[in-house]
Amino acid sequence: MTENPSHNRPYSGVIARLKGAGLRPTRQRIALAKLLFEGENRHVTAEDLHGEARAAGVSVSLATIYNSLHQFTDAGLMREVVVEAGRSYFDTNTGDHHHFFHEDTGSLEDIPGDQINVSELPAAPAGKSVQRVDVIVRVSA
Amino acid sequence: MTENPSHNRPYSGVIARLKGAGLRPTRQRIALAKLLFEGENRHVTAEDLHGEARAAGVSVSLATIYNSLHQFTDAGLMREVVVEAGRSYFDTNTGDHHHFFHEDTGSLEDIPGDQINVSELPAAPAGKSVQRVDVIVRVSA
DNA sequence: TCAACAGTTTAGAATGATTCTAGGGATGAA
DNA sequence: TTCATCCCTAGAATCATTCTAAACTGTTGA
Repeated sequence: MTENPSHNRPYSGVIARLKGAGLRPTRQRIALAKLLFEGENRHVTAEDLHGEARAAGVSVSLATIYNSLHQFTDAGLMREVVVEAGRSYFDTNTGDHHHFFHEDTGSLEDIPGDQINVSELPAAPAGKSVQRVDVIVRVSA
Repeated sequence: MTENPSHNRPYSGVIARLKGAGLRPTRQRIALAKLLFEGENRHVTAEDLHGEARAAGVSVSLATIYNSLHQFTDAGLMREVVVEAGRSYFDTNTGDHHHFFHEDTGSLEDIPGDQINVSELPAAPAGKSVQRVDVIVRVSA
């Protein structure tokens, strides 16, 4: 079996990842994690992911999509990006980077961290610490 | 009458401002513009402003609050700041600046434009132009 | 001054995303 | 296998926001 390509042992990496995050590897979480973490980094909404799961033949309720997305985010496996009131994107790229937001299509595009430099940041207000700095470059035609 | 302080001729500046923006100076818009533009710069939600209007004895429907906020924003009198899914803030400061977002209280604080420097910004994707660059510094205790 | 049109406001319904609820199901330790 | 615990689910509920249709107001021109 050692010659099997990855699609023949589809669960290994994802299960380890879930366990490492302290999340029980349930059928639903495994399926969603596969969709999210195997392959390229992506930006998805809850509805997007719900549709993909259905398309992949996996039956998952929307409530579970929301739960999982938040659990993955809390566990540091993804992060939430807010660019438009009323809709949240979840980003599988947790590394140092920022975003272009295409106002006409509503889509996000990564900007690698080394392509943006934020300097002269003022100190956090007393007693507070900086959790994250988000840079959103809004573009349109 | 030339000695009257501004609270005795409360409408002059605000009416000119509305007319200049191509907006008919109606009773509601005048009242909201007074709350928003007289005094310090502020960050308000639609609900905030609705509450303030009521407290000031002005009867304005929530729909009109939303309409006005969007009209003021479209006219360049304010701008919208999105930091949390599900809630929009409107900012009366249209100048060059960014924001601290206090994750524990849900409030915004201005960072003057000269206290942040964003450099090495990549070019906008082909055919697109940059509308705005937002920097949000998320802080918490 | 006043009619009359266009722009505004409004209450309430509708929408859309997200969260909650309660009950049945799956998981993992022993 | 057992059982306590954690999960999942359908559907209801919630929240911010937008829409609708009808009533109202500001402005303009006679």
